[in-house]
Parts: sequence; C-alpha cells; structure tokens
Amino acid sequence: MEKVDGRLARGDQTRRAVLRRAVDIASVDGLEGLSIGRLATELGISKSGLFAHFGSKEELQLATVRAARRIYADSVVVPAYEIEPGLGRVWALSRHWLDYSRSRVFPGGCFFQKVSHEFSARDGAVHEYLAAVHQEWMDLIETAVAEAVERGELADDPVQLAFDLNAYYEAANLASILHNDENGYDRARQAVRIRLESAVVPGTPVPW
Amino acid sequence: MEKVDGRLARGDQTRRAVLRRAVDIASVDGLEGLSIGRLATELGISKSGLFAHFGSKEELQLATVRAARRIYADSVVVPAYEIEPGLGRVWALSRHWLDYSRSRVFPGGCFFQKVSHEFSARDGAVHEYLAAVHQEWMDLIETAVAEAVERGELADDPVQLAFDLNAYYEAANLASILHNDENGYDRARQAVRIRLESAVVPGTPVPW
DNA sequence: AAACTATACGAACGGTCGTATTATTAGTTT
DNA sequence: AAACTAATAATACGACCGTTCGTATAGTTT
Repeated sequence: MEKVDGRLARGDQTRRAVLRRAVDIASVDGLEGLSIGRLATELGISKSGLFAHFGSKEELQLATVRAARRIYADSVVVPAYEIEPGLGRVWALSRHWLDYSRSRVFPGGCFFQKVSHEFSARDGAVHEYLAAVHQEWMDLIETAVAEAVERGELADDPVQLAFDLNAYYEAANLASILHNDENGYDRARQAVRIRLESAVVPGTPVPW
Repeated sequence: MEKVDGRLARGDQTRRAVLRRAVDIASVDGLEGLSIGRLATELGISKSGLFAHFGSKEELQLATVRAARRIYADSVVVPAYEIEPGLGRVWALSRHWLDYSRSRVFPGGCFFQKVSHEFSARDGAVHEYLAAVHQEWMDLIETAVAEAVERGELADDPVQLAFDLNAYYEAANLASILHNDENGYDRARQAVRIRLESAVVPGTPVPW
C-alpha cells in the first residue's frame, strides 16, 4: 500500500482520488447512481483505467463504503473519543454526529443513511457490509452509554437509549436534506437533551 | 376515470396493475431501479404500451408515489382516525405505523423512507412531491398531538413530540429491513411509550 | 541496457435504458 | 356493419451501462 518513504505509489494516488470522489457522488446519487463512466469523466481519466483498479462494480462499491467509513470515523468517532468516557462522551457523540451531518462532510448528508436505505432490501456483499457497519455503530453508542451507566451518571437500558439517540440523528439528517433547512438539527439536539435528562442520575454534572 | 356503472375502463385497469407492481418494486429497488422495461416484462405487457400510459419516466415515478400515498393513507392514517382525537389517537397512529412497516405492506418496508432518501439530495418534481408528503405527514402527527394537548391529556411541544415519534418509527423500519429481524419494532414501541409517558398529564387514562 | 511490472489507455462488446414513431387491435358509437 | 376512438404492440433510435481486450507507457529491478 505504501512505500517505505511514505509516498504513495502512483496507483494508490489514483485510487485515493477515485474513492474521494466516489463517496461524494454516492452520498448524493447512491451507489448505483455512481457509474464508472461518470466517475472517470469527472476525474478526467479513462473508464477502463479506473475499472482496472477495482475489477468489478461491486468491488468499487465496497471500496467506496470502506472509504466512507474511514471519513465517518474521523469526523464523529475520533473526536468524541477524545472526551472522557461517561455522559460527556455520549453528549459529544451526539454533537459531533449532528455537526457531521450539518456540515455536509458528504454533500448529500450522511453517506451511510443514504446507501443503507438503498441496499436495505437487496442482498449481496454490499448489503452485508452496510448491515455490519450499522451494527458496529449501534454497538459503539451502546458502549458509550454503558460506560456512563457504570459511572453512575446515567440510569437506563443502554440498548434502548442508543436506539433513541440514533433515531434522532437520522431524523434530523433526512429532514435537513429533504427540506433544505437546519431546523431538524435543533430539534434533534433538543430531543437528545430531553432524553438524556430523563436518564441522568440526579446530582450528575451535565455537559450542556 | 371511472365509468358510470362502476367498472374501470380497460386503460385504467392496466394503469392500476402497473402502479400496484410499481410501488412494490420501488420499495425494494427505488424509483430509479424501477425501469419501464422491467416493469413491462414482469407484467407481461409491452414496454411501449406501458410507456404510453405515462409519457415519461418522471410521470411514472410521480404516479407511483401518488399510488403509494393512497396505500399509506389507507394503512396508517384511516385506521388511526377511527379512534377519538387525543392520546388514544396518537398511540393508534404509532401502532399502525409500526404494523404497516412490520407487515410489509410494501415488500421493501416503508415506501416513503426508501424513496425519500433516494431523492433527498436531487432536485426535480419527484423530490418536491416527496418533501411535500413528508411535511404533510409531520403535520398530521403534530395535529394529533396538539389535539391531545388541547384535551389536557398531554403537555408538551407538539412539533418536538412529533419529531421524536417519527424518528422512532423510521429507525425501527430501517433496522428491521437491514438486519431482517423485528427487534426494532419492540424498541420503537417502547420508545414511543416512554416518550408519551414523559408528556402525559397525571391522571390521564393511558391506552397501553 | 534489458527485463519486468504497474498503470493507464482506446476501442469494442452485448445489454438495457428512456423515448419516439408507426402499426394493430379491441371497444364503443353511430 | 362502418366509423371512430382508446389501448396496446412492434420496431427502432441514440445514449449509457459494466466489462473485456490488446496495447502503450512509465517506473522499478536486475
């Protein structure tokens, strides 16, 4: 993948550029709307040259999802994990998720919401990978909540609370893109706060 | 549209059959995955004959969304409106929505969640219509909540509560299709109950 | 310098897409 | 039965799809 001196081989540079563009296109038009010819034209390279990097459309789609997962992790998970475990981290996770959607890290809003719905009712490798990423994400929220419970800051079922929080995020994302306004984010932020307040152990200092 | 004796003209029968199949396909593969050739083949009619009913792909898509809206209204809104206005109706709305998703009125789960995400970041008539239907739906929940508030059964901001409830519905729908299990529905039902309990005026008889 | 590998290219393939034009059938009206 | 209208079909079009192939070039290794 990488040379010893840190530079990228020629092919990896291309691959990286392709995937950076691919995630943006897919966040708007989906992984099927992402066509190889269109991608090549937009990047000014040949269709066949691009194709050779992946070998099949499905491999391109999988690579695109993997690339999006890295960007997502950097935008949401990493910053939230800089906060100490506990209620503060749960709150940070919520804030960063909503910022990630609002700031259009992907131009079409949350990449994963888009393509998860696109592939939700099909089968194949892409569906399975997306289902795994979704589960991974839910587990991550549940863990963050469970840590806050262990510390005596929250008292609630982590699975239920994680479900609720994630529901607010996604509803805000869809509303903002569909209606092109940002009201949903305030609604979601409010929903998160109310929901956390209903679970917070009295006396716990609160991060908002 | 309809003859005086109640029978449908030949063309309307075809149109109806086309749209019934179209909503099913679109709920699985989206409105772009819904191709005219495929639709004609599955119905055993000619592509050109089918095409003549709509005149363009976009018109077919719009007609499909309108057809889905009718089915949705019959499955969710009508049954909920048989209940008296108030908390009972809000609860009925939630139950019927979750049943509508769970029972796969559309094989791919909620038609509108699917195609709303598909067209969320594009522009054109389909996007606009879907945004309007989404708003119409949110208004409907808000109204149901507001009626319960007027009756002194709930005390909360109707817009906020409607946002939260709808978020639970959609999260359950996605989880159930993506992972092919029904746990999400119980989670959502629980979330709705908890959220309503947090807003219910003490002394109000509760419908669950 | 020669041999080899990685990368990119242009051209073409069989298919399917949405759409347009023209013909044929079925139903209704006179 | 003839005339007319509504509905369906047949055929064709250019554009784009994912994919394959043969070839050219650039970079590295010997």
